[in-house]
Amino acid sequence: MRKTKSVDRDLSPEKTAAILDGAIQEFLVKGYAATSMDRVAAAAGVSKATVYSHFQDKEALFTALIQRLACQKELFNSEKLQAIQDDPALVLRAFALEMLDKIQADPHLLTFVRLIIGESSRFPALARAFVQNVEKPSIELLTQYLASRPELRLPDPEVAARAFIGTIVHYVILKDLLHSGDLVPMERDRLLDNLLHLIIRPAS
Amino acid sequence: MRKTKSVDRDLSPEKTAAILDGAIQEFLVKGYAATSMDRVAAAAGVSKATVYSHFQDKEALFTALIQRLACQKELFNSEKLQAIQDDPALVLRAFALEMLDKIQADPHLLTFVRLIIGESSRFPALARAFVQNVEKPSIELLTQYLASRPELRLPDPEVAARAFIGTIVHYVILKDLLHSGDLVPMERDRLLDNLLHLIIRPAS
DNA sequence: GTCTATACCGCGATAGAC
DNA sequence: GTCTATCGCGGTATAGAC
Repeated sequence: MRKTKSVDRDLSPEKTAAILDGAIQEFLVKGYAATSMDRVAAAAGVSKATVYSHFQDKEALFTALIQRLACQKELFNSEKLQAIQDDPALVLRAFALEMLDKIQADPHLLTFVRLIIGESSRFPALARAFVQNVEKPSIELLTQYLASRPELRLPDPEVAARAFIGTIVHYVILKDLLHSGDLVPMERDRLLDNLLHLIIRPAS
Repeated sequence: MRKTKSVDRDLSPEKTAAILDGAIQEFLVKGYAATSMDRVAAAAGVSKATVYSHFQDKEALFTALIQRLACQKELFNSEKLQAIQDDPALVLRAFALEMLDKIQADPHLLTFVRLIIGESSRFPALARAFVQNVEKPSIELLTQYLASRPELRLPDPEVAARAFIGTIVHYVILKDLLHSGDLVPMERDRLLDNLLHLIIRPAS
């Protein structure tokens, strides 16, 4: 009776990890509907029956996988913001560059976002987990920083934070997610420089 | 020899329209992989063989459908911006409200964007068509307007336009697309008011 | 606990009647 | 030009050996 309702108890944890690792590849590349449990099993190096002994069905496997990824993907570590507290321009630039670099460095990240958005109708709980673990901390972190700098004279730090993040996210969506950077060209540094000028304005 | 390579010539155009209409429902709701040609045929009220006589295969039907939708969905008509040229604050607010209203009014629009993003890996050409027909005109229209108002003293009108649009798009993505408005709450009017203050700043 | 083998269904695409 | 009927394949999920 010590068992929880989780299916994973009393099953080899290494197989569970192998299945999840295999499932990452398949689901991220193919999407939910186009991913077959046969290919997941093959990618994990186990039989299909083993997959079904660790996870109730395809939907449960997908949900467990996305929940795990949503917890792993954190766009920002608050340490960097604490490090250079002096110049807001440097902090904001570092904030944006870290975001852009994380996307460049982790090729899974874009695919993950694509999957979250694409399946957000059929799996709204996963979309919410993504916002809770990735978007919300980013917004709150930047909001708190901006609010801690009264010399910026921002009437609403949270709106400023959303504008800053929203601008960069929209830029990434057009350029990388939708593969259309050439259709609406914009240099990264030009965007960052002038975006900073919108937030950090000269004292009036 | 007057035939083009298009499959549609010499086939009843009304059936073609019926098939496309049926396909809209199925593809938008289920996504590409989970949509079956049987259901498309049923929704269109024709047989599956008829579908295949009008479109080469599933991929061709999907591509034709998305291309058509991408041309229909225009977020903005430039007339409204011309109408109230006086006060930039009114123009920008009208711009944002029209965008938000269009999303509220057309329930297909969000689903369409979800599909475009979700399939942007497997159908990059469709993602590019979406940017070309929907995003690009919006950015260019707002950029031109902002550039035509030198009294705003914007160092880079295009970056300002992207910040404005990006902020709103990001807001809609969190609230409506990802169903997470309650996780990161923000009143619409509060966002708009303070976003305007970032663009239209008091003369320094 | 993990495997092989299989049941059962629905998929995309086509052949042939009319 | 559109239909009905069907083919062949690959899907999810499970039963039973070990």
